[in-house]
Amino acid sequence: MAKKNYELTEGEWAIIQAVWENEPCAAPTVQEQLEDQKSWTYSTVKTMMDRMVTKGLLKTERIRNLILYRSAITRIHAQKGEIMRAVKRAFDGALTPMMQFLLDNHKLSQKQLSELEKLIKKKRTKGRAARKK
Amino acid sequence: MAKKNYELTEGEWAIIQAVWENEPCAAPTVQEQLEDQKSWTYSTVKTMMDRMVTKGLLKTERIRNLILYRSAITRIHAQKGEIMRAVKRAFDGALTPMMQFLLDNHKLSQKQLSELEKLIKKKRTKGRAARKK
DNA sequence: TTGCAATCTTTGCAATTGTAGAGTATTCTC
DNA sequence: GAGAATACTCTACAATTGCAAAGATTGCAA
Repeated sequence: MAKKNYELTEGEWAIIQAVWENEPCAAPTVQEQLEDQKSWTYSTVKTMMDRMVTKGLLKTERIRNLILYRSAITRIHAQKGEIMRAVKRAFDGALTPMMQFLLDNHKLSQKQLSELEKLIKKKRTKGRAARKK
Repeated sequence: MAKKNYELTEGEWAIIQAVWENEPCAAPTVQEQLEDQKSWTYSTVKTMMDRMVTKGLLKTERIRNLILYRSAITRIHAQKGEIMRAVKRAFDGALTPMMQFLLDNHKLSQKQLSELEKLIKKKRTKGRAARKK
């Protein structure tokens, strides 16, 4: 079970998010939900969804003459992929420099900063024995 | 001077990195430098570089019959673009959730954690009046 | 001046991505 | 059971990206 590194395109992100929100859902549903953001026709959405099935991003199940889609990867998975992509390309694969960059280049509010600090502290103390894969 | 959000492709990243390292440099130089990583022929590299000029990622200057390339955007710029891309797609544009995700989902060493903590602390105290650009 | 080496230019192709029209099948409704 | 509605299938097309061969230039060296 190779955990591939998925790199979704813009359009794929839009669609898979709609799918996550409606989980077992038909193509028209997705199209309707995206209608405001993107103004894609049904055809467009359906085509993309089918391509995503081929790529293993979605999977289907046919019920009579209706096709239900659900996601084949979790949001976490996809987010990880997106981040790995950035890290790999722009930071030579190294995570800490990327974090550092984030801290340096984006003005975070005091609140955000202290929130992060808290998180880190928790990680540090708790981290010790936790080796959950 | 609109600060566009550049989204480089895999190939473009490879090339612009080589350019950054050799700054005013000719296409053959870049090709040679990339030879190990990618095994692109000269043609390929040159084509890509020229396309990047069209897109405003590189710029050129002709000296007699030699064409010198240099980058048109800084590394910082490009990194920012790459990150924005990830944040926009996968985290709905919100930075802190992304950071949180990073902390949660990647096992950072104790050292890395404390390093980050230090950085944040510095940010917090120093941040106050600094509104540099 | 002839020829070779280095460089550039032109052209092209296949895969992916965004986009959709047009036609087909199934089902509901009167 | 005929038309309307719903959902699906098939086909296509332009732009971008990764890739490169073949031809045109230019400049140096013998």
